[in-house]
Amino acid sequence: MSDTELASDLVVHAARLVRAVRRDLELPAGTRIISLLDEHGPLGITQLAELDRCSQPTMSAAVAQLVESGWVTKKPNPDDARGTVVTLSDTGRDELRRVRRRHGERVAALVAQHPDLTTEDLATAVAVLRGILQEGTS
Amino acid sequence: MSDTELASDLVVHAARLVRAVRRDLELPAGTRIISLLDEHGPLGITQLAELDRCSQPTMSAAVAQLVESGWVTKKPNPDDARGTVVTLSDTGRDELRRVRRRHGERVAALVAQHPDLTTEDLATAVAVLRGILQEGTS
DNA sequence: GAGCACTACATAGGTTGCCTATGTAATCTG
DNA sequence: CAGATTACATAGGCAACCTATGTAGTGCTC
Repeated sequence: MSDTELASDLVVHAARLVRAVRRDLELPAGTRIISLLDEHGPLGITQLAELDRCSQPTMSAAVAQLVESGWVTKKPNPDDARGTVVTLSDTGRDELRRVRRRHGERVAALVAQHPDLTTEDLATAVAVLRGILQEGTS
Repeated sequence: MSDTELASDLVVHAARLVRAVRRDLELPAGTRIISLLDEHGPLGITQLAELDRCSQPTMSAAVAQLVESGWVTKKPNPDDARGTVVTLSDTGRDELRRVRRRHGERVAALVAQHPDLTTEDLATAVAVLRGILQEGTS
């Protein structure tokens, strides 16, 4: 199978996976954001939007929700009064742990059902997705 | 990294990829459906919903849209007057080809930017996603 | 062969997750 | 200091889902 065919299949299957997970486990948009904050530390709205590859207004709204949930805090940036610093709170970190465990257990169980899929394969899949998303502005 | 961590990352990154693709290339829900019809041949609404892991009403609406676009046809099932048979039309097959080429080229280009990602890695990623989704009712 | 449970699909109504367009305030730049 | 740029917020709208519920056809059971 060619690269283009594979790449196209990758997208369709990824879409299917996301909806399947969202369906019976919940996958709010906020999960992606707190995951970014966990990985990169405190960030501004625009930076978050770029990392998550969504529009700035979308990120504004998403962060507002997270603030309401108490998973992040939003403070004015001391070095630039226009900007904001979004920081992961302790409860946010807890939530991230919970979500990760839920998703992890579930998906890992499915992977385990397929003896031909190894941990290495899983790592490869993640690496591929991560690679594709990296600076993939092209 | 543990399996659960990897699995959780897989979900988050898949979500990010899907939105990124949807953003600058369009990834309508119909794409998944005509892709299923291409793979499995004519199917009923409920069967499609199960394969795509969405609810039946969602699939009803999606198929209605596809009918309007002319990419599929919907006929009553001769063996069961309650049922419907959804069939991929020629224009639908053309559309599928177009979409696949667009997505494929785009994502394949991104993959090509990362010399450490091989075609085999890509194939592995697809296999992982496909495996996870297979009968993943658990 | 009448009633009942079940199945396949449609409709209604609501939520979430995004987007573009646009406004506002703060910061840089000539 | 005027104008461009940057960081964010607001408004309005659309696509893709969902659950709950209705309806018609099927199959079983007695």
